[in-house]
Amino acid sequence: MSDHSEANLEAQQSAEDIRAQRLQKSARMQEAGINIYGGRVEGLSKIEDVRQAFLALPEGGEEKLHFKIAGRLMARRVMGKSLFANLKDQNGNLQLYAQQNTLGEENYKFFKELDIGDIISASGYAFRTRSGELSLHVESYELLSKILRPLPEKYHGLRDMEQRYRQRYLDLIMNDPVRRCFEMRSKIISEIRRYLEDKGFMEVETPMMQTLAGGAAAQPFKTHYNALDCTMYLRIAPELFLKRLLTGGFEKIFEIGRNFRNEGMDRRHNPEFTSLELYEAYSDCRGMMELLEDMICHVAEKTVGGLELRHADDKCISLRRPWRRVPYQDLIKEKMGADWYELDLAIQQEKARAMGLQISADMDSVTVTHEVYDRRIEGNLIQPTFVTRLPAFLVPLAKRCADAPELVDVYELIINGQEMSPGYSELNDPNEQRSRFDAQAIGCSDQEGEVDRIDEDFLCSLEYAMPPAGGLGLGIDRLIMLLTGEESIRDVILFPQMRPLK
RNA sequence: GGGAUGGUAGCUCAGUCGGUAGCAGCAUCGCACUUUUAAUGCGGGGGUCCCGGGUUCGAGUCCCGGCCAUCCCA
Repeated sequence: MSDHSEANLEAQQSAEDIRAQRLQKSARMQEAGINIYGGRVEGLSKIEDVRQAFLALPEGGEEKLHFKIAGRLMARRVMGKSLFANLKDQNGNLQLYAQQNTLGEENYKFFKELDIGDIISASGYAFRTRSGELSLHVESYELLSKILRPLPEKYHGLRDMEQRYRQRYLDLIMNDPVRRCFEMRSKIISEIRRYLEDKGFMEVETPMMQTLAGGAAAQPFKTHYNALDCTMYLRIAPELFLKRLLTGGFEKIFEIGRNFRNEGMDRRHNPEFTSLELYEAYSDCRGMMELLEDMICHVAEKTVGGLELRHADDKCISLRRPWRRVPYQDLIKEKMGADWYELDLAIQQEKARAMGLQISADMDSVTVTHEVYDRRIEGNLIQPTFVTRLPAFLVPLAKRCADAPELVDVYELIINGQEMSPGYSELNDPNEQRSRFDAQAIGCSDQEGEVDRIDEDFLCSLEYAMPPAGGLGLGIDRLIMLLTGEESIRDVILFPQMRPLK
């Protein structure tokens, strides 16, 4: 212990040196017969429960309440022959008080040598300090896992966004709101499951690896399956498989799972994201609106505890029902004038350009109109809005409106300017489905030219008769952003995609 | 894809006009201290200034290229 190299090491303090120093410390402890990586611990209380139990004591109660708690040591204040420390478990933080008189000289000295970040258990009795803080007077303790690296700073925590995403465990240790956000995420998804099961829906799982990436228009990730020596795609949507299940006779089904899109990432997109997709036989688009409205309100009540959401910049979003339902064309007319659909293409183009949109001369009326919707209308729909009766070219998998064949019987739910959920009266006519696929070339697309392949088995399944049905998709990550008030999808995904470091 | 901003000690951050990097805070090491709580007091140590070029007597700072990130736009 007094040899020169170690004395030298103790004088050095870079992160690597601290690590080397702690490795030596660990080795010393192990030589002394101390297990620094302990195992199962019996008789633990949650820190939250300790607080509850103590508060429930009658005023001036004599009896000492004994507890054993475990967690990470987050701070330590040594004052000679006694010390204070903070122990943190998943939901709580409790001050520890250790005294040489109580622990004995040997054990007290060892406690002083614990490092911030060590995981320990501590037994003792609860009491209040002079300044009124509930604390645990430690009578015995055990080191359960030794930290070798220094934790980030205790006051400012870990701020660097890149490091927070790349080393999320440090973010979770240091930043309590982050941990709460992900607890909230878990709760939201549980509530969705519970709600749907209570309504008689059955959860199913369909392939994430597909030979054709169908059901949406997006670039897929491509991989190779050795055993079959064939190209596979990670799914961009589960839709075509879920509809096969409708044909198979399941009437109310849903799937919550990951989809993968080989496209850019930004504040609102991660290449892998979670969605809910749901189908109900003998329902339609309106049935889906009813269900979705009710489900989101239910989940918000259960998790946020209300229907009024307050985001940054004092932006308020009210989920109070009923939500606005408005046909696409009405929104366009609201913005562009009642006569928009009677105008010549050239005039429409000119009006769109006047709004600062980039409109080329070869864009047709439907495209120009949609450009206006996409860039000048959708982003301004902050309160929940079902946009209905969309142009058919946007949605090849939905039934046409009975009174307007150029429109489809669908909705797109917009909240906070973001597409939150599409819902359809599902197309179940195999002949029309084939011609719509042919027109849209949506069967499958891939960057290397293998485009426009159509999922023949899906069309085949339709020929065995799929019941009329309503279907909806819901972006779970976006719903969680909405309910937690997070502005970036990366803050609601535990391990967002990052560019690998060289 | 385009633009803006940033990368300095384990963490959070200063760094002026180009002149040896800050007695910086936390953390760490040593000493003192039995009710503190961003404990306190005293002392010590800790740096590939993201990477690679260039200009210069001299670059954390200026220029060019690259990497990574954040935000905005398409």
